[in-house]
Amino acid sequence: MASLNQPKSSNTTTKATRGRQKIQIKKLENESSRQVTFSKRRNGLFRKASELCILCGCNIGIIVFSPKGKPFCFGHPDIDLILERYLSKNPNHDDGSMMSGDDIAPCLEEFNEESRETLEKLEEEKKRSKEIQKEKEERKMKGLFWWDDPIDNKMGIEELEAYAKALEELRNNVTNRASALMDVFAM
Amino acid sequence: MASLNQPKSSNTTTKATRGRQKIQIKKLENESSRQVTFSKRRNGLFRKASELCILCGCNIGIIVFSPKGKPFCFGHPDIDLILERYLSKNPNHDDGSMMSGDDIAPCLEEFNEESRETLEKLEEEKKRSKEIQKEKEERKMKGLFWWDDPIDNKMGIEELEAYAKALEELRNNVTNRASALMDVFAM
DNA sequence: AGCGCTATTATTAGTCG
DNA sequence: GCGACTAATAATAGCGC
Repeated sequence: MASLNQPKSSNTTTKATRGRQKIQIKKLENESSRQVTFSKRRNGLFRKASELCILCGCNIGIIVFSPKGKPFCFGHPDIDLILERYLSKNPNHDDGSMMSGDDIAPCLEEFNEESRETLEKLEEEKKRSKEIQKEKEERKMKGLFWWDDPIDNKMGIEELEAYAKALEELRNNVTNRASALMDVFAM
Repeated sequence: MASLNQPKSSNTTTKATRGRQKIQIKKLENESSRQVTFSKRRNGLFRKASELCILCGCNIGIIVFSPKGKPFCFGHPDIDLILERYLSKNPNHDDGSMMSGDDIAPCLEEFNEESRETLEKLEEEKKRSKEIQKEKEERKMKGLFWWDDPIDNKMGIEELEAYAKALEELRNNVTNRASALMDVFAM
């Protein structure tokens, strides 16, 4: 079996495109199919999480924000318990110092130990972002960008430059935030 | 498919026991296989989450506590951003103070420590746009997020709005725009 | 929105090195 | 205990309802 299984395509009246097509992990542009996929895969994700909880006796909390910003949660045994447990291990969340860049690193390091593939994918994304950033800088030197004028002329260049110059010292930390900003604007 | 599944175990050739066997979702009692399954499926879960993020442009945060209590997290764009966003929508956690208008760029706090002069300039800039900032606070009450503010404070509200509006026109290319924004910061 | 279907791909349990 | 491999099951894209 499994040799040449023509799916009913000898009868060309019916659609031959049933069944799963090879996927490519790129953003789905079609609005409705993106919505359908979001719903299906979100259920699949929660099912997987539930299975993992039962199989291995672990605790999992998941928060999903849909493209429109609607939140969906999964929690075993309870999402808020998971969050409290996590936040209690990361005390920086309580006060103003909650978001120092160093917060992320330990989390990612642990993650790195056990999940190298996924981490590498993240790194690839960061690198790609950096590359594009360099391109942009080079092209920016030539004054090619339409947004140069609105920003530079209307707002105080000096303040921005001073700020940005110091910011560059921490660019490695900020790079993480770049993708975050990206998503903020993408929402 | 599910109707007649003879397990094919009548195949007497080698490697009859390879490959996946039908699973049933109950706790794995064997310690080592539970550990292996935990690692494999956790990676699978994070991969699925990553795919969902890319395909549908959503934001996902996952916290997993292993049976031994070790935490693993996944976040796109960032686990802490997801958590703040979630917690800000669920005021049970009395984090309201963290979104006060005086809280500038908490994600860059360590930067601020190193660059106080620049920070003072930021303060000046912030005072200049007090009125608009109040508007922003109102919007924040409606569910916008604290990480909107650092951008606003740094760049000036009106300019940013014009900028964001233009950004929206090119929504299809969010990645490029995000790096461009970072260029502005980093130049 | 959601469910059923099915061809196809993706994930993974068990095993080996 | 880890990768790699493989066979088997599970998930799902695209359709119709």
